[in-house]
Amino acid sequence: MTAPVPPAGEERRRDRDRTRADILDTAAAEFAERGFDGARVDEIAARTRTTKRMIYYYFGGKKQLYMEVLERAYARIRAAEQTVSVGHLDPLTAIRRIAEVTFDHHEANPDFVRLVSTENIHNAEHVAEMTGLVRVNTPAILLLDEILARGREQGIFRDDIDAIDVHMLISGFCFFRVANRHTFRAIFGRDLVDPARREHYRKMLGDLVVDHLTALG
Amino acid sequence: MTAPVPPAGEERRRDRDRTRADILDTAAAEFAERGFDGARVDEIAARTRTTKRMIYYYFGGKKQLYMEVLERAYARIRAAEQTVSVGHLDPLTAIRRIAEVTFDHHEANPDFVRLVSTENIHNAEHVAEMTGLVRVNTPAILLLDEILARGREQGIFRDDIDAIDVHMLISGFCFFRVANRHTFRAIFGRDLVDPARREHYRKMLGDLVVDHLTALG
DNA sequence: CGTCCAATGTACGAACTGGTACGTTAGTTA
DNA sequence: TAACTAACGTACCAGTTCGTACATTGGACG
Repeated sequence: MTAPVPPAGEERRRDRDRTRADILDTAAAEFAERGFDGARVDEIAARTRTTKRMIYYYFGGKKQLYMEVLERAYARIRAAEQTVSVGHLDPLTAIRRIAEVTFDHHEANPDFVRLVSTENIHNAEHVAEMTGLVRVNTPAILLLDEILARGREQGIFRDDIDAIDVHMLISGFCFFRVANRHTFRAIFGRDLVDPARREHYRKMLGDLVVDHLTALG
Repeated sequence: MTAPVPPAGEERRRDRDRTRADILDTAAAEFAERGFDGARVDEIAARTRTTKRMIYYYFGGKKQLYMEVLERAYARIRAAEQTVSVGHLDPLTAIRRIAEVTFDHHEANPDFVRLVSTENIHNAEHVAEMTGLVRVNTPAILLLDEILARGREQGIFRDDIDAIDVHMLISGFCFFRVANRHTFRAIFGRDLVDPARREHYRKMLGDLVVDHLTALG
């Protein structure tokens, strides 16, 4: 009746949750590193504490494993966003804050960016099946929408740009900087993710959004 | 001595250039569609007028074929940019024009965008080997640099943003809109490439760049 | 302390995939 | 027209890769 009590400090030899999490973590790294087609099930298994058999036992196959990895990655990024409260801030500061949070999250989670890139190469066919993602992502849009409405009421924001457009603008900037840093560096000789330039781009994004929203439509 | 004269209207049965071009075109589509690891040499060959043997005869292997495809894709996009002359335009109009050209090219060449996404998943390891790309791409930066300099002389442009930053901003917007349209649509229900919204985003990009450059640094 | 099942490990196979060995032909040139 | 070479086609191979059949074991529970 009582839950099996694993000795503190030691790990249970057979632990469903632990094995699943181990596989998911490893698979996330492998899929992010090599994309869906480049990733190897055997390689994921080898990097794991367990064996390939367990991948099929718990997830069913490569595709399902990939989908769970992707779903978890989205859930995490949106959960991080949820922790920010900007309701008490004035619209300008609030928008800036949201831009900064998005900026920081992309920088801190390049694997997420790579997974999304991979998913787009596959025309988002897996994301399309994940109905829950829409619900998980709408809060971000609703929040932006509320801030934009307040700004427009105060007469400081233009009205020909909606919340989804602002989200696209912010995400696009952050995403490109991380996703395309390799080709950009190879071609233009500039590392967009160089820590020395981090503040410059963080400020640039905030300015960009504010300058545009407050300009005359 | 004279060049072999193919009968007008008919094609030579054996034609080095034609076969190479056929393979390159087909491979570009396949690599763009499925990425490097997802693309299949057999599939490329099957879509071609010729056979797999010719791929190895002319290109040596899958990787070299991919590199030639990528190099040609870059060469084409930059060549298109070269045709635009903005030297006679005032800085504001010139910047807008460049943004529009970039916007149009990304929209017209989604395969290029997909190839670059794929290349970034591979950490630009192939692009890094293609030394010629730097030379091909620098004119775009030089042009921007000249426009920015004129704008600053006239006192209408801020001076804390350089040509590479502006290029990143413009490319990022255009690239994200095309590259991430699938996940974006699945999650936010908006097709960023919907023709009905084309003018909106084209104008938004121009405004964005101008608003930011002309704002007080 | 015996039973039973979730959890795990080993070994293997069928299909795929990049690449090649070998033979053939079109077209040029002496 | 005979020889020669670039261009091409067929058949095949060796290594890889996803997935599974089968055997085993830890531990919960009566």
